[in-house]
Amino acid sequence: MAMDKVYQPEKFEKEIYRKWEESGAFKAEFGEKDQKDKRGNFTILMPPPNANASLHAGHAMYTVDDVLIRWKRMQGYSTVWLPGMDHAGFETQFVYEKNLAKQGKSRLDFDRQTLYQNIFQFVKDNSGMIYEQFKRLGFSADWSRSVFTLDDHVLKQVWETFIRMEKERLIYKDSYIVNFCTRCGTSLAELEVVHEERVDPLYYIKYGPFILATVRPETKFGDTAVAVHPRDKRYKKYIGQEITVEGLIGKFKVKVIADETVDPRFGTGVVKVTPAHDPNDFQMGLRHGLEIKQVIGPDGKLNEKCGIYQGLRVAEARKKVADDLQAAGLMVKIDENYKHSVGLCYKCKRVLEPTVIPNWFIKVESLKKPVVEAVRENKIKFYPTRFKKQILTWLTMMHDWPISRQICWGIRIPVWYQIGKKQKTKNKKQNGDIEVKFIDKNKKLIRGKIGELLKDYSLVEVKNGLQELRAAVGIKYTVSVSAPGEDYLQETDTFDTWFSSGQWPLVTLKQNEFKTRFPTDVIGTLSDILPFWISRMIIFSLYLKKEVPFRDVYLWSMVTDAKGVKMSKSKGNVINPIELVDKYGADALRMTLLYGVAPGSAIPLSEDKVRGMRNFSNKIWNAARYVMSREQRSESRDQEFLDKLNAVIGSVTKNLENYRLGLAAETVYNEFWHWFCDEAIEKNKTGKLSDKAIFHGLITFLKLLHPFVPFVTEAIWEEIKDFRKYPKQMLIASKWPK
RNA sequence: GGACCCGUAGCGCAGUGGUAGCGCGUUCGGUUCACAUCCGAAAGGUCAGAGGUUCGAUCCCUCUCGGGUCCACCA
Repeated sequence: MAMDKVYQPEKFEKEIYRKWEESGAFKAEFGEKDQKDKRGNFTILMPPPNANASLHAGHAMYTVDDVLIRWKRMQGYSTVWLPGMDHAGFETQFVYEKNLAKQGKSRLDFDRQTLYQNIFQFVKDNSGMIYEQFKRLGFSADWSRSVFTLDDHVLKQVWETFIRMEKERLIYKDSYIVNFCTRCGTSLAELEVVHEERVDPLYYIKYGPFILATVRPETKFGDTAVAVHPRDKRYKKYIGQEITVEGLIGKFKVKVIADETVDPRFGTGVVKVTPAHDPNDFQMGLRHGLEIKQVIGPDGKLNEKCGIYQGLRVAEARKKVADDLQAAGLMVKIDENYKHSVGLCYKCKRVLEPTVIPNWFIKVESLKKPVVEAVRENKIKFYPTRFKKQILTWLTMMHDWPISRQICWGIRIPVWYQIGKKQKTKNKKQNGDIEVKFIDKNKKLIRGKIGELLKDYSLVEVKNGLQELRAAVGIKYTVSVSAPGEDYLQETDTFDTWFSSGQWPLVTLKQNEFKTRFPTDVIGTLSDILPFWISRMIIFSLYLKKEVPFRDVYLWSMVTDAKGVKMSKSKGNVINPIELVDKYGADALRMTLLYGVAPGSAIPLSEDKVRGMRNFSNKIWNAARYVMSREQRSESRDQEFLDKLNAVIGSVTKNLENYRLGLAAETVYNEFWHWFCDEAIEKNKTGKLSDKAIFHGLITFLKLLHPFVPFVTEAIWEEIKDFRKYPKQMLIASKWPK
């Protein structure tokens, strides 16, 4: 077949990909059968994309994994790259709810079971595309082994882990102040909170004998103390006393406590303490045994304890309370320019309401110890190395991990509460006090304490329509995968999605592969999920397998636009990688993301660069056309040429070994174009270099180039097969030059 | 407040203890002979600034300035 003058990727890519897949080259067994050249195993886990996502520029960086797996495959390793998808609990539910909102609906329009089914369907409808897109980029993963984080065996693993941890007393339930998003209806982990600087009024209000400064007058109804610094002379005489405060809904009494954390220089040096709605106050409450008086509900509205303010949203309530304080002469002054930072939901960007709710926690102290050791001793290496320090810092600061989420899309926590029977505990908390929301047979949402509800409804009816269950700390529970008996209700909280994806290395390998492929070799991912994901995978792996999950971690920061600005829909600078593939070919895009990029850095993606790299594909194509037009008769040795070629092989290999993919790509690019084409081929034209030499050079370069630009090199390889009847195998299966 | 990163050609970025590189762009010249998605040539940089280590620093160290990221705290 005559080669076109210009390389046209779209003519080759799909067919080549099909042949690769058909050849079985993506499977682990492919390398195993070649015993003679067996160098061992090489395994990469693909970070599972969110099941709801379609491909974005960040995913295109999986090219890094593909380069490594192709290179190792050519080196004779039994390689496998294991793909999967993450149900991505909160993320996915958020995306789904946004879709609902477009139709003028919300999650509250559906019962739990229907909502779950709908999201499942939504995920199913949206998840097919991304693998097809990965294939467009040439990714050589073993798709037949894809794992979804809601697969049965994953659920089993996740439940077993929880049960084991519970048995070993690593799990506890606690009423804890969490960052609660009233919009999304769930608590968020510390890591998921975004802090933002805001300017808000700081109100100076009369408070019994004091004047104190607060930005949150509306939480006044939940105050259970007033605090001053223990050595503050101004207020010393009040410490320990009870004061009477003239409030908007009547007088109330609170105790004056002394606490070191109060800054005497802030405001007036007096702080109102609201343990139920402020993290610091909560801590103070623990220290001083204060009552936790919740005045804002999970719906973000003030509750029945707030008198005439009941039912108002926080922002409205603040305004009204401030106005009323003013009217009542209780407002001393307002500082309108007070700057402070507030915690926002990382998804919906609304202000979070610190709320005390029962949550499940993992004690991390003992779990993180071996992780710190393993990282310190370089049992896991980070590329670039600075992330070692970063993860160690994070681990030191890491505190107990809240693993429960109040959303339906996820893996339900395997905890059960026995209902009906009176518990034989001395504890005041009875199972009858469990608060439930359920839909009765008339489709009406009923809420209340289960003990009360059972007077009017059967347990079966509650069980069938159960929406939400909130069991206070201290209520007896049983941990079990399935219902321990007829009269049990299951916890409605689901696991934080990182609880399941943290066990990714343990659910992707087959049982017999743990002997031969564990720890896996390398994992490549975005550096911003280092604490969320990488650290948790190490924790789970060391806990359950006494072994690190991978040896090397390769990180990049993000794919940006040409100007180095993070891509986002709102900025309108999002580039769809598939469009670039359509236009310039997969090789061009891959090379763009690799060439001259240092590990850990941001990766600017500009169409100009892609175009330049498209030209490179064409250059390779045309060099091959030239080489195949020669007679191939001469026999000179051309030692100098061979020496230089060996130097290139050595340099590319060395750079790959050190995860310097950017340099490897740059080297092979420059040497091919500016040495092999510009010098060697030109010499051949004038008869100073043999045809045999440049043919050998072409073959070698095609191999060196293949991991980076697999399509064009494979396309040329096919032409060479016709030309010489020389290589029998496809390029993907040929041997890396030495 | 703490940590980390970056500052190299017009723009975007590599890189190295010993005459400074790539992509895109610019200027000039070149098309029957692999490729105009090309070739040849050229212009363009006191490698942010100051100090130190060194025979020698763009590279290592300290400080300053400028840009960014992450974490913590904020009644």
